[in-house]
Amino acid sequence: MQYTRKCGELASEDNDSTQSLCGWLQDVRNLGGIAFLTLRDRTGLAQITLLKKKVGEDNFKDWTNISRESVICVEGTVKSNKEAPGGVEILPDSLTLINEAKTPLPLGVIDKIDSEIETRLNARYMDLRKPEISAHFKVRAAISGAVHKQLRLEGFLEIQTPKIIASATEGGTGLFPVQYFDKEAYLTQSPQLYKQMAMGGGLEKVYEIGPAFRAEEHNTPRHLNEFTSIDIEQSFSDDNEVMGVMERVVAAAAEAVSADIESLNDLQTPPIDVELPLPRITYDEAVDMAKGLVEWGEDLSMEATRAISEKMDGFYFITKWPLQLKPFYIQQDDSDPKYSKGFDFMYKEVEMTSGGQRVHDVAILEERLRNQDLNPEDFEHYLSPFRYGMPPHAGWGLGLDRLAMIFSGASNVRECVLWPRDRTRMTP
RNA sequence: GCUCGAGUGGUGUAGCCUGGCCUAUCAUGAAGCCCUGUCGAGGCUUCGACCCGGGUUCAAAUCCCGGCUCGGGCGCCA
Repeated sequence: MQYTRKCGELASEDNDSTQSLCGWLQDVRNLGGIAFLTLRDRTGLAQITLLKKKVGEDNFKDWTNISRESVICVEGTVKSNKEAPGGVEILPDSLTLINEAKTPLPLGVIDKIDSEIETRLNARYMDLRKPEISAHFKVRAAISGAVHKQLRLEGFLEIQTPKIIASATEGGTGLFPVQYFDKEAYLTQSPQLYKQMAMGGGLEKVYEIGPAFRAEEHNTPRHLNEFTSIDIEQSFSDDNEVMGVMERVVAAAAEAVSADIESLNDLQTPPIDVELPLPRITYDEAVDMAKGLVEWGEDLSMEATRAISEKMDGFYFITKWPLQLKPFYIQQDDSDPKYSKGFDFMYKEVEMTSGGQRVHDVAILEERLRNQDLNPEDFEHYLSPFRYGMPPHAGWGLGLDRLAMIFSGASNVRECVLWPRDRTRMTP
């Protein structure tokens, strides 16, 4: 390492010792005979104090003329001083310009003027230098880490499934075609079918955190065309049990985020308490809450979920959806064939995901496919594992990006994705 | 796919409805100078912009048409 201390770690205990620091030159305040430079790295800020008499005229001039956001390293004596921010500063013997920043900057890191998100995403490398921006990714990493930990604790096996798939006959629309040598292939929308095949393979409890692609031309603060999906599938299980997994995963994520007080402070957002069990309302109850905005049998519009969220604060499940609204692989409810064992997981008005117990009887699957005007023969790769001993199973998929958005208090999912892919953006 | 809105220096904006005093506002920034305790440092000087193309008009940042780019709402989202 080229440094002996991180900027945020410099402490009065280091008084009189020689230390070196590396980072970005955030600011220069030149008062004539004395100058104060602010050095920043991921851990925080440190003040470099230059005395003209001590460093000499030439060094003083050179070092105070380095452009903001250049990368520098300094070595010098640490001094406790109550007038310095944080009570310590470093008086350098040497200062090395490692990489000079061009001027003007594409956006200001510490300026009082906030840039628009478009400008910021175009210069994300600069945007990320602001602690209140990088905090989103610390929160996201805390969530991701907690999810891995919780699922492993519960005995889930991490898997990776293909992202290039051969056919668009899985039932969904909006797939991105890709050229696969001399054939047309697609980017996957979801690991759904592969998770189920893993159940056929006897892996029993699996999870994957990976990319998914949707070729939908939506333009909202919640949608991206490439997103990260947290998916689980569990054998010998039902919709209720996997809802239990979901709430424990979300609670673990909430706890991990709450522990990162520094990031929450940077984001100026409060921690979200998740108290288990999370409320569960049925689709019928949801329709009642929607104040006539939806008819029974219709999907819940944004308008409807907004009305529902007036009564349902925070996270909750909507269960017992009409079978007609759920895909062919979701199981029918035992007590009433009108309903399904599918559920949605919500945060206020935002749909986080859907999940449910799956059909494991191949005859029913074939019938359901035909009912939806799909040809079972086109699904043979998918159906085949169901003919040789498929356990009952249930699962869900949850958008990591949306979860990060909620926990970091962001109003736009793009804030929580380093280099988002939306309808118009493919670069950087 | 439907619909609404927006494009002004490096960044963020004012001005547009009600065309002319716009040689375009303010802030931030950049360049330079002064200053030994700054921490949003301060002071002085300077620099830099009306998305593109048509049209209306004596006159267009401003009104009209087209294009491009972007954003929002809805739809869609196994």
